[in-house]
Amino acid sequence: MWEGPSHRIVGGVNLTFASGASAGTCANVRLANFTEKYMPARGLVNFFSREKSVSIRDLARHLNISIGTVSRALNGKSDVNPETRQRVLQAAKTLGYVPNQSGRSLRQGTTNTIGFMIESTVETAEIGDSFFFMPVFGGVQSVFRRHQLDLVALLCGTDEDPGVYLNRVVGRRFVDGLIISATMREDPRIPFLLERKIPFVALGRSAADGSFPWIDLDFEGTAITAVTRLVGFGHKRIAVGVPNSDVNLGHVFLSGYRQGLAKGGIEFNPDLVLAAPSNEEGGYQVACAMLEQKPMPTAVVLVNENMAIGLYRRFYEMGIHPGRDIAVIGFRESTQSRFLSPTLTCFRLSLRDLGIKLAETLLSTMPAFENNYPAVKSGIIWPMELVVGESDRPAP
Amino acid sequence: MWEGPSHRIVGGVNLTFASGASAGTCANVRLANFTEKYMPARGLVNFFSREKSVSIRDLARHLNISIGTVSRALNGKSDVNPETRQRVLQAAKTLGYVPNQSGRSLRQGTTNTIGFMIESTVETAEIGDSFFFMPVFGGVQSVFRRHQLDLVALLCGTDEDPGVYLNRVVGRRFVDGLIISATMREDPRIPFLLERKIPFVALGRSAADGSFPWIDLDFEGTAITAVTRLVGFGHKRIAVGVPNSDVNLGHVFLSGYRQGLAKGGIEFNPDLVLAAPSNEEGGYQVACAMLEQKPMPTAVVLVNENMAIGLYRRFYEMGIHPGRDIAVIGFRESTQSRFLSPTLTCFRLSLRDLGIKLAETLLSTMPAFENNYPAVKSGIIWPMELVVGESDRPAP
DNA sequence: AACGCTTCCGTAAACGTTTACGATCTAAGA
DNA sequence: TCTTAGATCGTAAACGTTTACGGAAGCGTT
Repeated sequence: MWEGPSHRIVGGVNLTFASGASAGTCANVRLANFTEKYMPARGLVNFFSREKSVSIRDLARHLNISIGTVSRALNGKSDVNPETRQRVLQAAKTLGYVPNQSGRSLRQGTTNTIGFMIESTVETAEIGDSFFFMPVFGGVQSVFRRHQLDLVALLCGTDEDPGVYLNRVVGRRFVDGLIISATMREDPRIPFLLERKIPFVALGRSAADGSFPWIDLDFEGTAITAVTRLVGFGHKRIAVGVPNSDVNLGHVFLSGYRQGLAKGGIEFNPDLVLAAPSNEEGGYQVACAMLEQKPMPTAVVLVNENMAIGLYRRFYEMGIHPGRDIAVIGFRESTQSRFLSPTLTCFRLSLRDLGIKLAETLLSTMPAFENNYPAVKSGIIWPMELVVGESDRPAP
Repeated sequence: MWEGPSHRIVGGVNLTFASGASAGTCANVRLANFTEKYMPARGLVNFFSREKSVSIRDLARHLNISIGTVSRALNGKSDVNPETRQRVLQAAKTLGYVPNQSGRSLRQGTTNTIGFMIESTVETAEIGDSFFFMPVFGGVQSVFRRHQLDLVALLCGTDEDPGVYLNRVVGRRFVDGLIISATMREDPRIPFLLERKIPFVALGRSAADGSFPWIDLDFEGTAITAVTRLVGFGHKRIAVGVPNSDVNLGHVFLSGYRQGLAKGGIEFNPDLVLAAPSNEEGGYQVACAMLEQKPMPTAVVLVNENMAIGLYRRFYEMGIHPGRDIAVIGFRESTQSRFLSPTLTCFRLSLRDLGIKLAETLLSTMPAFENNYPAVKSGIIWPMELVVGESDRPAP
């Protein structure tokens, strides 16, 4: 249960700092000269030139054994004398050997790298929030590291077509598997990846949710819970703020909203469905739309916690206080939602555990790890827990 | 100049959605069965198996020419008949050829990939905010794409040592160059990368700011401007919220703060330097510390806009209104700072341009691109522009 | 006719690794 | 002593690409 922000006091701390720094302005780009120590005459050009690194062949020469044996020793194969294996490992450490991934990939057709595609479009900015992604990423990484798999985040720029981007990533054999996010209702990435037989798991389902592995937050269940709670408070006119893109979670959230209304015996009113970008700007727009309705809705559920900031703002401008004059339930608990005034009633989940489950699901679809992880036969809906804040209240 | 949030109205939109979806609870993980269509009997295991792709050799066989010619044709070398080149390109397109990066990397010792290391520690969460990183990333990517370079984000999990992580990344020849961020005052990554001759550029300088290429936001200039503005308003007791980690921007910011005070003829008081995590929680702690001071400071400058949310919260709890009872200047303009109440007085910069400059600086240090970009001989301090909000005010 | 130059293309080596196959040696069993 | 099995290791091919080198053909000049 929610316990309010921590009250730990931090005393003044006198940090050391560089004294005598030059006074600055912020009008122009100011330049601080490099020391000449590391700099050739013409700048940094040609400064960085990779030197040849120690290869498996160097180890072999150094130990007077064949490169095959060295490779087997390093890879833990059985047919190598324990004593030689020790010598190889020792030499590898002292000579600073680190395997060349290109050579390895070329030979065995695998890259030991997993890609986590993160969308950065405006519409899905709520997913692009790193306060969401960082813990998820950490959970994913903790699993992959146990299997010597590297994880990279692939961010498709807004000025590049996501399809072209995905095509290049998988075409170049850049990754062995993919985690994709911000799944659209009709998502061309799904059939694309299925056809190419690229192992993947989606964070979010699409309309075709039976044909591929996915994990989705429980947007439906939370919407039902939120609406039911508001109905229990006596609210009759409950608005809902959903993304104005085709991202599937919007549809799922809306479905839960309708189910919640039906459960409470309240008729669905399309005018109360407000679609907007799922960020602060969108929340502001949702509030504007609510203010135009007559009579104004007495409550609103938001698909995204960032929207709450913009919504709060618009209502404050009009002298309307959320939590006093109107009830607001947001979606996800975050540092933001905890420190807003009023604090946001929303839903809690373990992002790190979500990441771990994503990784395990992906591994269970990859042939090389089939025996380590049980096959997942169904999409997973990730549960969330209600966190009561100050922003929702009984109807007047 | 700041013009207030947009007032565009969004009408109600009736989204289509899947009817007849099963009612849900959020108590347990609920499962939706996959269709059997794509599923083998034992789940997804062995479902994904990569088929052999078309190689340069297949193209050669198909056209009855040598693989050398095919390679030259594809790479735009001069010694190939324009007519043959056309045939090769046509065949590549129809057969769906896409070059194997491992083979290419192995041969030419370069990966055509740049890594953008993003720290995800708690202390540097402000930098981990994707509303900061996404536009920067987009700018970087737009430059690299022109040179056929791929960009990946490397996020070191909190449970892995950053040094070990960096060592593996560069050791495996995973990237040709690196962008690192959240530079520490004494940052071991700098000498490490310098010694290995890995091309890199740092977002943020370290104490040794003369020996490597970097771009840093103008934390010094903005702190001076902020303090000078507050002094001009008649404030005498001005607190400052800085990160409680060794990230260098904290030292730079504090230096600017002191310069601003000196410029205004106000004596520096160590008790007014409040170190805290640079997020909402930290802002809350800063407010707590301010409340304990007698007399309480009448103004505060924050190194980070997320802190403002927590600081606002604590003051609201005490019935103190920022912008009315106390003056607040935050650091960076963002969607958050624009929609807070009161809106935050802060500083604006073009994140996308920053990304472009980062990319160009990195390229200028890489031998392969020396002729495309002029050598950068100095660290760059990125200018920012004051955005006046509602949160700062004259002293009482 | 001899020569040089240009254009175009084929040959083959090389990048660093893994792995199938076979060779060698030792020890045990007949 | 001969055979067999196991342990250990070397050999060499293969992954897909780039590129130095040289050859062949065509053309113009002496």
